[in-house]
Amino acid sequence: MAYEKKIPVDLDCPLRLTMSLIESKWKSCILDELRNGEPLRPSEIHKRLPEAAPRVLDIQLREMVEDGLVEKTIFPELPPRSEYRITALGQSLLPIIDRMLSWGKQHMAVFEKKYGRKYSNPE
Amino acid sequence: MAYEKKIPVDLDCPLRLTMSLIESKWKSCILDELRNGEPLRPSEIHKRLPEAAPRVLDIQLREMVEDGLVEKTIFPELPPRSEYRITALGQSLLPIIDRMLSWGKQHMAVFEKKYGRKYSNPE
DNA sequence: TCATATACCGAAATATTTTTCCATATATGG
DNA sequence: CCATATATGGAAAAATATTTCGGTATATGA
Repeated sequence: MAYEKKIPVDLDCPLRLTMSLIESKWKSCILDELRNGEPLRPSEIHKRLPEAAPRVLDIQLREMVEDGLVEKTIFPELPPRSEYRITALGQSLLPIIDRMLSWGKQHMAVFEKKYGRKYSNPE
Repeated sequence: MAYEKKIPVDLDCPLRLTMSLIESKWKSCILDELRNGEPLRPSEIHKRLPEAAPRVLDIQLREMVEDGLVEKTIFPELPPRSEYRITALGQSLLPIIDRMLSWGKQHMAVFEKKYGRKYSNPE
């Protein structure tokens, strides 16, 4: 996030502005999960990103709502229900996400060789 | 960086792999400064990114060398001299940087209105 | 009755990143 | 002789981010 910090983000630097919106641990992944426009419940997002602690998703989703990347609908039901849906602003970031995704796929092998596999296929 | 941490980066997620290489505070800016292929001395990089503490540039440049995004030449002179130059791998990230740059320019006004100017043109 | 699922949030513990300060060695210019 | 510039890095402080744990409230189904 770009504010309420002791050391504020330099909003005049376009690069750092953009980075500040997506650099937190799971924000880019969340955008990717919401990419098709279908709204998802928090529990569903957690299912799709099982390594993310639910508390972090909660925090990062709230920040993304504040930044206008995602919008939230709360249904006044019990047990509680809510949904997050990507906004037009959020979608405008998808080309960036796409390029990062394809760069990552293309170069993954090199970095796995370099630094070792971390999670999947432990043998 | 993607290693030597208690909580390792998931190198199997292409998005998080790519992010891990550029998400530190000044890495994307450094790549942008080195984009044209001309080597720069650390002191020159610091002149172009005056808000970055030299110590951070030092650390982040070392990590970028480790990741193969940048290469370093040390000249055995006194006073010491060294140069950093972007590699082909580093250049392959420039399309991502470019998109972040243009996204940032395009949307800057909204975020300045939203969160207030932070550094330049204080009035 | 009891475990489960639901969304969310406070609080504290950890982990990570960035900042600040100091130190190295030596050439140059005042 | 002394300040300055140079590249780098140790160490500690400060800032920020993430993780973990527990608690709210209520419906559902075993």
